[in-house]
Amino acid sequence: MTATDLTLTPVSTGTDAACCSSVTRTPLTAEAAERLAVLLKALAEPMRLRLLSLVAAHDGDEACVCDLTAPVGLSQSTVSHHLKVLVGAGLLAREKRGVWSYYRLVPGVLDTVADALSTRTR
Amino acid sequence: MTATDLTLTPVSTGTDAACCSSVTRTPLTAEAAERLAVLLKALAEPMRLRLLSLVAAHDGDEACVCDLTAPVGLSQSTVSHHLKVLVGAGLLAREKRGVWSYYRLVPGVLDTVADALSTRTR
DNA sequence: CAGAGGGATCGACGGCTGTCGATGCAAAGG
DNA sequence: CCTTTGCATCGACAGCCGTCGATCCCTCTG
Repeated sequence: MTATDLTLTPVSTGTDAACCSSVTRTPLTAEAAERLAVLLKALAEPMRLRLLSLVAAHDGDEACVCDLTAPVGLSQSTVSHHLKVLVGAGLLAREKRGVWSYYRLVPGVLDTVADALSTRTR
Repeated sequence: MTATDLTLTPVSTGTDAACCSSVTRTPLTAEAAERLAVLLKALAEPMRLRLLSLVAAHDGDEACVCDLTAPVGLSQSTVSHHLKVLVGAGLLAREKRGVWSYYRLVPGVLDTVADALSTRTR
């Protein structure tokens, strides 16, 4: 465990809509702010946004590390690290098949974050 | 200018919906990812989320620093710093009236971020 | 079984950032 | 004009984080 790891507090149930209350509806509690910030911290990194985007847009809605290294121009270890952060936040899911690790979006989590930020009533 | 400042690249037109393209629709360009990450970095901090939330929920939709210090339990200088980051990102607007600085949400920016993250078609 | 290849982990390093107390500054008020 | 008061800024410091090369692990293949 090196110093480069984020606090890997996995969002227990990725699709749990109760995870993040609305920012603008009512003042956030310290705990609610902490939970939402865990997700936002994972997202607040250009390379991680691009990786997330690449995974979402890839054929079959999944991608392995070897698909992602070249497009973002980072070393394999750095890509692996970013993916670990995204998995730890509950945004991506990893499935190992043979030698390859396939990553895919966890359904609903991005929308949960979007709903927490939106000022519109859904 | 100390090292504690984020890159204060103000989002030129706060309500410009063209600022942030969808993360999941198509692979983000490096530039688009950078722009969105500026906003997300400003948001990805529990105390800043709470400050944003307090401002949004305050009477008259605006608040001064003195209204915010006690609720979050931070020093005045730290609150001032966080507000500066939020203003720099284009999420809050500052208006000085007399001795007080009043902060309010910039309309539309949070929704722009929400739309960029959402996987739903609006 | 030995080798190859994909990927996770490690250790290191430089830069960033959240926090504070102290200080500066400008607008009211006596 | 001096004091108070609300805020911004400064300087410092500790902890966090993105990046890399090197290494290790595991799975498939010959």
